[in-house]
Amino acid sequence: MNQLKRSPCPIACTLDLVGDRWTLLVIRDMMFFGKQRFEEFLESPEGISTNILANRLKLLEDLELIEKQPYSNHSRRMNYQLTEKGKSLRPVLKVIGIWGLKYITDTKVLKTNSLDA
Amino acid sequence: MNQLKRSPCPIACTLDLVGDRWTLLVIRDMMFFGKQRFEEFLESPEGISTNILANRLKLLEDLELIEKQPYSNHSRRMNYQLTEKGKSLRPVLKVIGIWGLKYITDTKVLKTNSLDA
DNA sequence: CGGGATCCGTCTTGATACTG
DNA sequence: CAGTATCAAGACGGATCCCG
Repeated sequence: MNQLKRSPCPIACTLDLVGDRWTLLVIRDMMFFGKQRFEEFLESPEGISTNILANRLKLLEDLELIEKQPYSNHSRRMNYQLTEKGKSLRPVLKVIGIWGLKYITDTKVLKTNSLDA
Repeated sequence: MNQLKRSPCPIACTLDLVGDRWTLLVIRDMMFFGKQRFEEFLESPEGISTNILANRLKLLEDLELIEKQPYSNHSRRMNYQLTEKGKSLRPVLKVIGIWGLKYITDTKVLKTNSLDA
């Protein structure tokens, strides 16, 4: 997402797409906490702001990692859901979480089974 | 590194430490390409600039993910090496690289065995 | 020459207020 | 509720300088 000078390195390219401060947290919210709506993401303790959230949701949609659907035909409520491609990031988030649990004190899994397969 | 409002989430905390545009690339250079000197990091195709590199090296030292030693007693040449804690990030970089290889076209491992255990 | 530090202009990010 | 507009703060890129 950040337009590094491109190299073919898969690590650099992946970080280029999702390696910023917020993107993976949005995916975490969807993947481990089942969040699907704009407001739910805003409630996370890290405190993403509305414009950043809107921007990241759009980027994730462009990357086809998430899909947006109207919640019903009556309201403006939107539903964001991970695509299969998005779900494929689970091992990435999982290993990041495992590292944090081991090397950063006072971290803990917030919800039972959050880091389960 | 970026002072998110703290949550105990291990994913958020880990991203807080190394989840920026450059930090993991420096670690990649050390881990997979064996780079150890300031100038070597500068040569990577992503093109980090000197002030950013100096900043990240210092942050990584503060986090005890790398160690800095004088190359010899005669010169100013410095040697940066991963600590055990730093090396523990290998699974993280590896899974990120594997994801990139699978989901981003035109990425490839740049050096034989780069993603090996 | 290698390893930075510093300054400065630009681009990106983010907090807040506001809108449909 | 789900965003957009605005504007300030911060991150970054590049040049330059500095020091051993």
